[in-house]
Amino acid sequence: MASVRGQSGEADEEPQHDNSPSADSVQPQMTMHSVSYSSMPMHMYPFAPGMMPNAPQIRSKRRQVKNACTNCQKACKKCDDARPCLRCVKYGIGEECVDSQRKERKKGIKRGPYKKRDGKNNNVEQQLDNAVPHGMGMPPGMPPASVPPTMPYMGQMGYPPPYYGQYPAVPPPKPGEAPAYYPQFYLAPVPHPPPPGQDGDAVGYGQPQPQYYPATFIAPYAQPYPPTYMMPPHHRPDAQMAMHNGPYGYPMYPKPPSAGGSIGRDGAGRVTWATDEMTRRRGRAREF
DNA sequence: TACTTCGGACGATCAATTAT
DNA sequence: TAATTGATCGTCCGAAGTAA
Repeated sequence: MASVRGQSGEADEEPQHDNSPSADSVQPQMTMHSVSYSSMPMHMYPFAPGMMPNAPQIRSKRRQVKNACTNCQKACKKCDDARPCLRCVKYGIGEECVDSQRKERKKGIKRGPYKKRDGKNNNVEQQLDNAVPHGMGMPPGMPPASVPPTMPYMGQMGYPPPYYGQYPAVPPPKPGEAPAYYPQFYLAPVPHPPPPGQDGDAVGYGQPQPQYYPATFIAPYAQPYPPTYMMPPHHRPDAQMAMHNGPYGYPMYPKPPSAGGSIGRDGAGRVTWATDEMTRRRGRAREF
């Protein structure tokens, strides 16, 4: 397992996306420039399309579930927190959708000496200040510590700060402290439903998921149905039910046999279906 | 064209270490 | 004791390969 260290961020609780291109993914209808910002929900997009034509494309953080189900883990595909997860539901193996077991972390590993925290070139403020791209620095008097690591400074957009629902409002500065600098958002992505076909795994990272409507200035995409996993169990289609149109108006599962796989019945007479891949992989555990 | 496979980039976690 | 660092481990993106 390769391991290239990334910057650990705080554990934010909302999905994050970017618009990285993918052959498998469907791009949102609206071009979005997302940036990573530690205090910013990653599905927020602080700049409108074209507002920063010369700005480098900065990839937002990838949101991961805390614990993928065993099926998604084996397939190295995106999982979600629901059980059964969307992917398992889609493939009709919701009953097999269980959390994977995590290995216990090794203890007693000795480490070398840590970098000294001497306040010179080792303090966060200095590093952040250095990280501000040339020509996009903070205005004089703006405390560097309040600069989001990858958030270049731009002037206020001229709109009131929006309220994001599940996110707390920006806290007022305490006496004696410099106010934190928060970007002003004025535009939200309008999620676009993914197309039928593909397994939808590419949704995420580059794709806003339709259940999140964070912003205030653009009417959100109207969802004709709740996401499948939000339906009450007796309404939620699964492998035992005939498939109707999915939450976005197109069938989600099961895949047709031509996709590779088989439809059958289990011992209890329930309809089952699995791709060849699933059948193969059920016996193949990744080595951890 | 659709689907599968899998290498590796990236994120999350938490024990070890250092500062207060 | 709190804060910080950094290694480990898990997730899942996305390119390449394969099948229909």
